[in-house]
Amino acid sequence: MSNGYEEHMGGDEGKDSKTNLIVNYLPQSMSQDELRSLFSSIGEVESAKLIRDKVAGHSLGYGFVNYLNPSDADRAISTLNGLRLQSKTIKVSYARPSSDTIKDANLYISGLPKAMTQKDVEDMFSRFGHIINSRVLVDQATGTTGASRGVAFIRFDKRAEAEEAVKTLNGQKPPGAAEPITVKFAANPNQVKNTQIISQLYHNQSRRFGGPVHHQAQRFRFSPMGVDHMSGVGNVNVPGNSNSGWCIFIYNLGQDADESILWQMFGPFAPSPTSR
DNA sequence: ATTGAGCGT
Repeated sequence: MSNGYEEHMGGDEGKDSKTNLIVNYLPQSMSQDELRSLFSSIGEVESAKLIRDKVAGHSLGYGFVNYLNPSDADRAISTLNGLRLQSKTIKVSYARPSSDTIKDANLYISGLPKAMTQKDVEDMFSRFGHIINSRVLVDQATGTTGASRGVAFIRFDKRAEAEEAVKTLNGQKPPGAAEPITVKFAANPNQVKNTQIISQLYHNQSRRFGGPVHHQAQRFRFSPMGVDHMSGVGNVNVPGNSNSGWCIFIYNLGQDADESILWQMFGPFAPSPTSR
């Protein structure tokens, strides 16, 4: 019944808005204890939380750190933001109160003229709201000098801002451009990976059976035959399952992880193909 | 053409 909008915090609701931080772009290997330890070097930490995949348990590369003292939070931003850790550069900023209105505000833009710079793209989108960050993908990792791939990401402050940008700019041609651009909400990394897994399996099945495979049949036929072809993708550790060294999931994102599993397989107990 | 997994039981 609760919709998350009810106020129940009394008079000082913004209290941890000055102590609570969000830390992005953490190295994959960093644990919650290491996160706490790093930020404890600044001051006393009230809580530290590493966000993990709900099913597989691996780090999602970001977390929250709440200090006792607002001045420590401030110093953590000035001293730890931009810190390089194992080829990553972490970002430290104030967290906002969790709210649906700030989620899913990340856009994927394709078909951009190659001449458009990051600033050009931001200038095109900034009228819809506050841009948190943006990135134009380049061909090689030649830094900002590489040729644009005509693909960019823009994260807005609020989802409603991103929605307006999609409605207004999707299918439109930038000034002087020959082709229209595509503006849509970005897929999260799991969806991207699942798409790759599924198309890989589909490819394998198609080759094996000599033609396109119906989705139902494809799902049915996955199992052990495809494992060797998937071995590079999986190797997910499942907490609580001591028997299997590995596990492969295919699941949809953006919803409850428990309800969105399309298919899963545990190594030693992979089901046999039903017939035979 | 989906990034450096950006809002948490």
